[in-house]
Amino acid sequence: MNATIKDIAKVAGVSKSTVSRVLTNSGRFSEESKKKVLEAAEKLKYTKNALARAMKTKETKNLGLIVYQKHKPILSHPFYAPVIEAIVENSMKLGYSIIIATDQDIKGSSAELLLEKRVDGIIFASFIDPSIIIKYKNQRIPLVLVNNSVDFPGVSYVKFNNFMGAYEAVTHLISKKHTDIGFISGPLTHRSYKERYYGYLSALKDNGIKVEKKVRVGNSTLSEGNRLMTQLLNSPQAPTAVFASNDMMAIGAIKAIKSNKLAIPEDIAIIGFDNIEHGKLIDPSLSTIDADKEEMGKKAVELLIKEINKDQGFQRENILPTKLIVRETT
Amino acid sequence: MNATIKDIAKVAGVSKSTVSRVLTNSGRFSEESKKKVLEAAEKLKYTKNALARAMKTKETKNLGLIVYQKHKPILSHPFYAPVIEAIVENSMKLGYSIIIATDQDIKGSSAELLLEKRVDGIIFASFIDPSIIIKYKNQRIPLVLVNNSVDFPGVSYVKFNNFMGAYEAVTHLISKKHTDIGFISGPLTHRSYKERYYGYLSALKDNGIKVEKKVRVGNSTLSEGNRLMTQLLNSPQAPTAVFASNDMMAIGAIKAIKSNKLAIPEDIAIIGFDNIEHGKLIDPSLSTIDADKEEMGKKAVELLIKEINKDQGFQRENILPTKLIVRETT
DNA sequence: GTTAAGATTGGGAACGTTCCCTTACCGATA
DNA sequence: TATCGGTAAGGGAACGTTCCCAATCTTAAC
Repeated sequence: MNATIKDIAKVAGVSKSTVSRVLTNSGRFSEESKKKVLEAAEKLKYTKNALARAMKTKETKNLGLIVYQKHKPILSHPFYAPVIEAIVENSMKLGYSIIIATDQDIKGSSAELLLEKRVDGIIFASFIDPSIIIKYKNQRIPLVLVNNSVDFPGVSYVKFNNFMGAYEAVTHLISKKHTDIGFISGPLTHRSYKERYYGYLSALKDNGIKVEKKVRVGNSTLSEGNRLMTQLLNSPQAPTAVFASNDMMAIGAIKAIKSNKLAIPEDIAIIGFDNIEHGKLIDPSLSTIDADKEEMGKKAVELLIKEINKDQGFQRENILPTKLIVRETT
Repeated sequence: MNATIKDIAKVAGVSKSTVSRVLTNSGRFSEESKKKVLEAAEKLKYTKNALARAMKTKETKNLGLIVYQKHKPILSHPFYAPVIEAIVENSMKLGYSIIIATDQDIKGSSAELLLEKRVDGIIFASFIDPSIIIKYKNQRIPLVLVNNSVDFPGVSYVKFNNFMGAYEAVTHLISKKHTDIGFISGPLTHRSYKERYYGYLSALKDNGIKVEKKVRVGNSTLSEGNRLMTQLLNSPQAPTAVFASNDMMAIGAIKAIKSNKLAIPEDIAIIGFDNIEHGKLIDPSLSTIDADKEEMGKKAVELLIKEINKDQGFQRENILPTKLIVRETT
């Protein structure tokens, strides 16, 4: 069906070794052989067989990308989507393709599937149980964590400086004369949120503000942000400002504030985290902490490929800086 | 390094044929052999080699997904992201993995790359030149178009009923007593937009409304929507209602209307198309035509797999219905 | 004219499977 | 006891490459 190197050899009147050399541009061969081989390849509409090549060389030039959270893919998640896009784009630029895996495959885990497909490395862009990491680290497959980290030596990751970002967000609120600041967050079992919580706490403490029970935790969705904000508004003393641990929750919170007929930022100021696209669109536009999602994706790919190439002495732990974005909600 | 079927054979004391039979659960083998093989596999931490298998069976169980527009990936595009998510999810459910390709790879086209990787089929989720389609159709690789179509026999596709959706949107505007209706659109070279344009025209005509020059065409971005709407507002007689050929442009248009201090929908009503997530978030929330993106992704995968399996007599052309969603902008 | 170095080429094993074909085995029937 | 049918298991080629090693051919130096 598909022409092979052997067919080319026959047409060009050389050996398949020579064809291979020409096609991979390795070893030595004469200009004449090159010409004959290239012509024959053209004539036969030859398409390289990456499978056969991978079989011999033991590298597929494919990278696995695991993206799901609670058995739901997060490809269209406003925070993850740009990260994933950057991962795909930068992989291709560096000569690797991405095989996406959620945990929806018929049998077994997605990581197992990727291992069978012999990917050269795996990027985990989902909340993941440390025990799984250790399992795959033992498989000696290069892997990198995105927007997450784990205390296990030799596991590369790239995440944001959640602590400092949160600290800066809350400090910004304080600079706007707020002293009564609430916190709405996704699950503190996720490291990012916990770090943001600590940043919130520290900023209050460093500014001599007593920490009160104005913290509400739930899952990290918009509707949950709405629900938690409503709770806060209905509590004895509602805060005058709120830091939400991500933009989706902040937007939910804004909805809650609006439906309570309170003015933003006059009655209640609000700031989020992540700087997702939606924040610019809504009215009032959302102040937030920018996290460079493209950079995160790019860095993740670079890290993984260094790992694959067994580069020495690169930085395994990558913590990207954040930036305060002031818009209309503060 | 990795254990092979041969290693298992040695440990289990059977031939590699028997191991293969047990592992693929094909042919006949005794319970005893099965037990020995499974135990050996467990002991050696055997992981199947999908490459070797694909090499023999000539199917990789991988599907290619091409997603870009004007050399930019569109993974995080608010319309395409949910489609892609559905594609990935449904592929995995049916036992296929997705290899994503943008045109960012170092050399050659993304489709060429996928062909080298021997994917079992390709999904094109981008605007694509018909000549390319024909080229790949000649390669006899199964392919399906998403949100697009081409007049070439045997090319499967799934798209929305753009004409009827647009017709319904404009009819809705007319039912709100509008007779002066503008149209803001992405490039009419893209089939979807052209069909939406025809739907707009037909609705006007069928309601006896004279078609005036209130059509503005540009690229399909938010900022372009803003720009085109501003143009329309500054023209001699601004329309009292606008149909935007996609939600992003509609949102841009809303920004323009707001910054001109006009009220929505009192001064100007607006309706979009696609029903992307953002439309619910903005204020006022956007009336639109719902297009079921999950269904589109699901259908695309089903179509492709039917094609791969050489199923007979399935519907190659799939046109999904749309639904009017009335929110605050109309 | 012989020799040797260096460039070019070819042969063939190997990568890890699948699957066709044969052989071995076992109990039953004639 | 010889033959048969049927099940179970093994041997080996093939999939399309890469790459080591050996063979051949040039060319130039002596």
